[in-house]
This record gives sequence, structure tokens and C-alpha cells, in this order.
Amino acid sequence: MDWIEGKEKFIQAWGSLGTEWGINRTMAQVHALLMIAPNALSADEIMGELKISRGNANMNIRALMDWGLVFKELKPGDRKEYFIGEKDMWKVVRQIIINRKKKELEPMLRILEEISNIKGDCPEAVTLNKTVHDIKMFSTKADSTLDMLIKADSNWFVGTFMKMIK
Amino acid sequence: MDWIEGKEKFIQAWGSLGTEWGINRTMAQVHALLMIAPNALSADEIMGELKISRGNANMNIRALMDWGLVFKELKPGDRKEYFIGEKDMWKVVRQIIINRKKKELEPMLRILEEISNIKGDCPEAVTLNKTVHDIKMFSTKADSTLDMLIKADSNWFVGTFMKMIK
DNA sequence: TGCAACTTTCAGTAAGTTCTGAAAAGGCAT
DNA sequence: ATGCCTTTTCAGAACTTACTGAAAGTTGCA
Repeated sequence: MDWIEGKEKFIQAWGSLGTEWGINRTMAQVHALLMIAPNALSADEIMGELKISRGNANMNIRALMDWGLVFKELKPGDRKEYFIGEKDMWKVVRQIIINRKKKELEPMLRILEEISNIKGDCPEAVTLNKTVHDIKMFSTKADSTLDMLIKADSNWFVGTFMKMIK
Repeated sequence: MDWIEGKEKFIQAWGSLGTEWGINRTMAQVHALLMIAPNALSADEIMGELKISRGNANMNIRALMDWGLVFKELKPGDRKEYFIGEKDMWKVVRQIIINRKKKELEPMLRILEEISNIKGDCPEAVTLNKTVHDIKMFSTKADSTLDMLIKADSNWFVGTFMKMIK
């Protein structure tokens, strides 16, 4: 497989994967393109490469910068902005964990807190209380596990943590 | 807060959370309803409680049974089918992990395998190869970590694993 | 200040997803 | 095998989300 074919497959794949996980297709494709680009690309190059409109490109590049996965790069003597993707895969993974945690886990914890302690001792109230309590326990655990992962560094993850797991 | 208000908030909340994570709103709501229902419910009761159509109820109940989160319960002398939600939260979590892994991680591993070993040594090919290799490493690790979690039992998770993490 | 190069915004449109409701199929008792 | 009750299917409608392209905004330079 030559690299042009590989590049296209990779962008395509990362795009549909993005859809599988609530991230939009274009955002994932722009990210894929920038991860495998050796140099920073301009908005126009991204538009051309992925055949998307200026507005779409702009919005998704901005979203990726919010996620901390893409950075602006200015070239002296050039008014265009260039964009470079984070290449260190551990940093990419961390940013993705951080953002998904924020989107998926934290809202849940907030709501569960609110629903704690339903009054009443009919079976309905008992089941509801137990369910809320159990979910709260698991999500708190998950939350701190992910926090730990976020704080850990790559070597620790690949080495110690994985070895422990065997 | 009384249990009726709690129930509504819970179903509502689990529904929007579902949306946050690529699971559809109704499926999440049906799941919420069945998790907190002390008894099995019929399709008609689910339709009434959530104000959804028969078709919609049927499709989502079926999807939940595929996910292993809801089970059919037949009552003697009654032709209706009743549905009961998995109440053991560790089992719920496991099933969710299993299904999300299947949907999110496994397709990625399959595609990465295909894109391994791009020929060429121009910077483009090198960056692409490195990226694919790094992603593969992380997703393989993630995959086996989740496998381990799936095999582990609840007590182990809550006890040993969490203690280690401190 | 005016102009050219570029970026951002956003209303309208397109694409994708989920839901409805009625019709078809299934299955049980007589 | 007929009628009744229940579940399943599916075409089209409703809703949700993402994209386009043109206009407005910003910036830096002469």
C-alpha cells in the first residue's frame, strides 16, 4: 500500500470511528489529516484535501483547538494561519479522555447528586434509591480512575500499569 | 423529593446522558425505566409511561435485549410479554463496556491492522506509519485492559483494583 | 485611511437519525 | 381453520445535526 492510499484509508477510518463515538465525522477527519501531516497545513489546504467548505473547516479546526489536539502555527511573513496536530499519541489519548469524561461522566455525577435521597419506603422508592446509589458508586470510581490515568505519564501507563494487569 | 418526581428526573437524565454518548435517547429511557421498576413491565406500560409509539418501544426493547441489559419475563396465563431490567449494577456496567468496546474499539483495531506497513520513506509515509503504529499500541493496551475488567468480578474491581489506585 | 488577505459567522439547506402508526405476521384457544 | 390478541416490520414523517457559501468582521500594510 502506498502512502496516498494509506492516508485516504486512515482519514476515512478515523472519520467513521468518530461517528461511532459521538464525535462528528469532519472533526475526526481534520484531526486524522493533521496527525499524519509532517508539516502544518493552512485552512485552504485542509479544505482542499477533505473537500469541505471554508465554514466547516473553520468550525472544526476551532473545535479541535478547544480540545487541545491542534495548534495554530504562524509563519513569519505570511498572514495565513497554519495548523499542526498533536503528534505525541499519549497526549492525544489524554486529551480525548479528558474531553469525553467532561462530556459523558461529569454531567451524570451532577444529576445523580441531585436525585439522591428520594423519600418513601414503597418498593418503587427503594429500588430507585438503590439504583441511584449504585450508579453513583461506579461513576465515582470511574471518575477517579480516569483522573489517575490523566495524571499518569505515558511510560507509567505502558509499563507499570499494564504489567500489573499482566 | 418524592419518588414520582425522582423517577421522572432519573429517566430524563439517563435519556440525555444516552445522547451524550452515542446511545439513542429512547433506548436509554426505556433502560432507565426498567432499572428502577421493581417489577417487570409490559410493552404497553412502557409505551404509556414514556409516551412513545408501539414500534419505537418494540425496537428499543429489542436492542436492550441484544445488549443484555433487559430480559423477557413470561407470566403464566398471560399472553403479554413482560420485561425486566438487569438490576445488578456491576453487570450493567460490564454489558455497557462490552458493547461499547465492540462498537468503538474493535473496528479501529481491524482497520489499523489493514493500514500497517505503508511503503516509502518520504516524510509523509514515515509520519503515517508512526501514527498508525502508536495508535495501534494504545488501542491494543486499552482493549486488553477492558477485557480484564470484563472478566474481573465486582468485588475485585471495587476492592483490589481501586485500592491499588489509592 | 483604504485596501487586500484572511477568518468568522450564520441563515438556509442538506444529510442523517429516530419515531410513528398502520399493516402484516405470529401464535394460541376453540 | 377461524378469530382474537400480541408482536414485528417498515415506509414515510418529524426531528436533529452538520454543512455550505456568501456576507460581515478582523488584521496588517502601504
